[in-house]
Amino acid sequence: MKPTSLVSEHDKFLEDLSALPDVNACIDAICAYFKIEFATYHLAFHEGKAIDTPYVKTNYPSDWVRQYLVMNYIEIDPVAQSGFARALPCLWADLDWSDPKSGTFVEDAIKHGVGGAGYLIPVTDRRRRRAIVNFASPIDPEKWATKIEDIAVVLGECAEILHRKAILDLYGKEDERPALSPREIQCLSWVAQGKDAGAIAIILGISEHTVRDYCKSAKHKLGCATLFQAIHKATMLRIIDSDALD
Amino acid sequence: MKPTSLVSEHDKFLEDLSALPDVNACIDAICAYFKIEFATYHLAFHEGKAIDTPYVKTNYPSDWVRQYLVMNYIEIDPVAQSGFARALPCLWADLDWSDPKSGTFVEDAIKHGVGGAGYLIPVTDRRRRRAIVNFASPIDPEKWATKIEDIAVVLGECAEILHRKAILDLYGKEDERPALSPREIQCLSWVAQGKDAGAIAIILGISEHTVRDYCKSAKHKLGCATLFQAIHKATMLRIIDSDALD
DNA sequence: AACTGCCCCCCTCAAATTTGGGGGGTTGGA
DNA sequence: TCCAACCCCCCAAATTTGAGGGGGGCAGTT
Repeated sequence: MKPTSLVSEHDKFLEDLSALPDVNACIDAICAYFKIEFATYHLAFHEGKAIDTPYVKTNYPSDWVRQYLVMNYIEIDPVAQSGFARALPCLWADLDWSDPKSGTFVEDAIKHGVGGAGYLIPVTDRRRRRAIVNFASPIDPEKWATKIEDIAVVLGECAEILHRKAILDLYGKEDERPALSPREIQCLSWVAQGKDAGAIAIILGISEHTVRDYCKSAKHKLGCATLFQAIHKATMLRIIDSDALD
Repeated sequence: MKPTSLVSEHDKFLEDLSALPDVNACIDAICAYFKIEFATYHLAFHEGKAIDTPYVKTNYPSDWVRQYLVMNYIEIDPVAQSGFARALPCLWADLDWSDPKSGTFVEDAIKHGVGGAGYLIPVTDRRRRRAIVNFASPIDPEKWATKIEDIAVVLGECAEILHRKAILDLYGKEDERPALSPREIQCLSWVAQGKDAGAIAIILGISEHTVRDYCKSAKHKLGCATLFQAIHKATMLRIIDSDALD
């Protein structure tokens, strides 16, 4: 397998894709090009708002989108649940569907005509934003697997492009979200868990001074007057959370 | 007008409503009883999750629900925007529809067959959770206004019941969300804005000691080891935010 | 090859602030 | 009556803050 050659085979397409105006257009283009039924882009959060609104772009049929929302299926959908937790793409078939709740979810999906095979691509950018991109078709999982194998790398590129388009759509040209270093995020996260500098130093195996220094620089990067404000802001921006601890 | 007599007129209905198993059943029952086309319950946030998921229960048609989600209409829908900001119920007609964005939103709503008159009821509970309940019908706004006038109080009760059902659905019997006092929330919010105790004392017109005491008790109520952790937790639970400042 | 920026890591010191523990009190609602 | 919210105070110990000072390494640019 030569990923690079596979990509270059579709270079022209990716270029065209990047030129499209919005996420919806990209979704349609990808589906048409690869002859895939459904594609969805789903950004985990939409920071700083008082009202939770997922940023979702999809070409799934209305009935299913409505049902998914109203039934709060995101809570039990293994694709979404593990998609936002894992780092590497995978076939839906390779996920864990053993939970009985997944069963009712799948039944309902089939009832809505959207059962079948799928491919999940998690996206994480340098600013700790998380999204998932899903491709799905109502075809035989075996055939789907071989089809995907050939284009997995290109689909990965497509996912990146979708994400960039979404961020552009949401925040415009300049993306002001501060990029903290991994250590800064770790220290801030531990502080938010109620640990003091001494404890964090032991946990991370570094000096207490260094822990303080990371908190300081994180505070400055976030443009905050106090560390309290930095914790608040970083929490709202979802830069720190319990799984950033280690 | 005698609100109490109006309520008692529908006492039996409200009792039956409380006995229903879930939010969806309540929505259907309310619509049937009052001959209203559409009803929606929308909880602003769904705390502590890494993925933003609105808690929405509605009997709106699928096409419209999908469109609303995919177009991110929540951002421009005056009903949702002012609903989560205001405290008192009002007719949709009395909202501010002057923004040109509202125009395209309304057009699209009409295209989806859901234009018409509506009544918005904001819900805020003691634990600072916010929700909106909306009732809508494709009838003449004048007629709608007189119809609502008669049942406004009962609809308010219905909204309360819907909210209780939703909270029960989400968190089960015991609702562990800590209830901070208004002063505690204020102090915590100001701390999260980067103010120190001295500045907050001046802002709120109380002693510096008192500010500290509020932070202390808030920290204890939230079950946190440090104030940093309290700020983090309160931010995640959406107990503190910029409009809790005054 | 030099430079710049960032990440990573460590340290000092004095001043300011927070913490945890106590002690008061009033008021209004269940 | 009790409880919670609201308000005020003290103190010693611990901690954080702000301002400096170091160091090495890696990646991209000029």
